[in-house]
Amino acid sequence: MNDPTPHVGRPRRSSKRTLEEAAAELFLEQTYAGTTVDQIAARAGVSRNTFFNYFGSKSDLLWVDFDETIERLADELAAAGAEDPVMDAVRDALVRVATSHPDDRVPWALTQVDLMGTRDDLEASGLRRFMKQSAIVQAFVERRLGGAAGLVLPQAVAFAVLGAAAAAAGVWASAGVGRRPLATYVAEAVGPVCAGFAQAL
Amino acid sequence: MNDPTPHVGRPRRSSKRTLEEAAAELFLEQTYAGTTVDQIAARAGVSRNTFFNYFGSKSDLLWVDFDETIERLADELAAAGAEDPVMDAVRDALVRVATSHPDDRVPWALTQVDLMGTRDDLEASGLRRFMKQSAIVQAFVERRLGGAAGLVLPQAVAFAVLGAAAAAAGVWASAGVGRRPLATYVAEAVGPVCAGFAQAL
DNA sequence: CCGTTTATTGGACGCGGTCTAATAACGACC
DNA sequence: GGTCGTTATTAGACCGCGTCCAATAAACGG
Repeated sequence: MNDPTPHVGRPRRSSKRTLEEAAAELFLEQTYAGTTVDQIAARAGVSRNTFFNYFGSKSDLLWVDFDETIERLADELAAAGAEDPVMDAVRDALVRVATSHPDDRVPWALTQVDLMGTRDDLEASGLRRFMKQSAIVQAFVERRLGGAAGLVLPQAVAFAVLGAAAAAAGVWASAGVGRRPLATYVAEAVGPVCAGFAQAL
Repeated sequence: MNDPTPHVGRPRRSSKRTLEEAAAELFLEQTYAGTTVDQIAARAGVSRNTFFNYFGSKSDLLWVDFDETIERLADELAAAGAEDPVMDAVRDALVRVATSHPDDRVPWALTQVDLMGTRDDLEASGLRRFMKQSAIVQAFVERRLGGAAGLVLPQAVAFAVLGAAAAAAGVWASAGVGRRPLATYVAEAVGPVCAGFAQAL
């Protein structure tokens, strides 16, 4: 898909990982809200503008581990067998996505919630991701149900199911080292929602 | 609770309503993202700082009509009869809250979503409200369930139920003039979620 | 050595939001 | 009327995020 070496043009001096690590150190020292983009860039030995070449916004740093995982949802839904009931397909896709997430990668977004200051940016960036995935689930349900747009249920399914999944992720993240795998939390939370909608459809 | 006339100190020169109306005009002319706080304050004949005396942030303007409604959720939950099943109480409380919302008051947050520019601020402010109400629902469910029974479900109930309600509100808002009452959308969306969790509890 | 391509950089700008100190408009009290 | 306490408004400065643009640096192939 993308070559590791561009072969042309000036080589990159920095990398996403470098900036992530610099940010991680500063977040531990000063919390997320307490560190500026300038500080992150400075510690990474790079200009402030270069930071924005690698990350679209400061809050993207909160989701570095999670973004790759949630991007898989569309693929898992697309891979669902057409013979499965809709809600089963949605639930299984979410559980598979959760299974694919490495157990030791807990995004800052879910750990620094309780620490001071994070809330504003966190909630901004969080809902953006929520809405993006929600559109995918909604489209999937609408296609499977063959219904016209503007109906309540597909949108409700998307919001409710992802809400339950988000709750699961939050509990998983705050459960500490002794936590069970993320997928078990997700299954527990998403299962009842899907069962309820399966009855209603 | 609060006297209409403070009786003491300098009288207010402006009011929330004045600023709301100034903002509404500008939003129609320039969209939400295209208007600055300075412009709103200027049109209301008031200083920029005064705007922040009435609204905590620019994005609060997106929810002027909705904030009063969703603040009622805690009261409705508190008024729930102790003999009702938990999920019934949650669902009925949400439907009652939706019923209390005036039919002609559609918040900017739900109408200007599709218009250009709004998304960032909108999503930021939206999740803040979502989280606030979610904490209320979660506490209610935890109290009813007697606490320490696996932390996942109460949080999942809160997120899923409010997600469904948010979906209902979004569909209601975009349904145009011929829409049914908000409460019917909410009941349709929230019902299956509550039924599913009622089975699981 | 010369173009091309890409990464990096500095500088400026706009905007939202916070803070502080000063001032203005009221009622109450003497 | 004058003074005090209270509250609203205001100007001013400040910070940080995010965007934009023009300039430069580092690689490549010719």
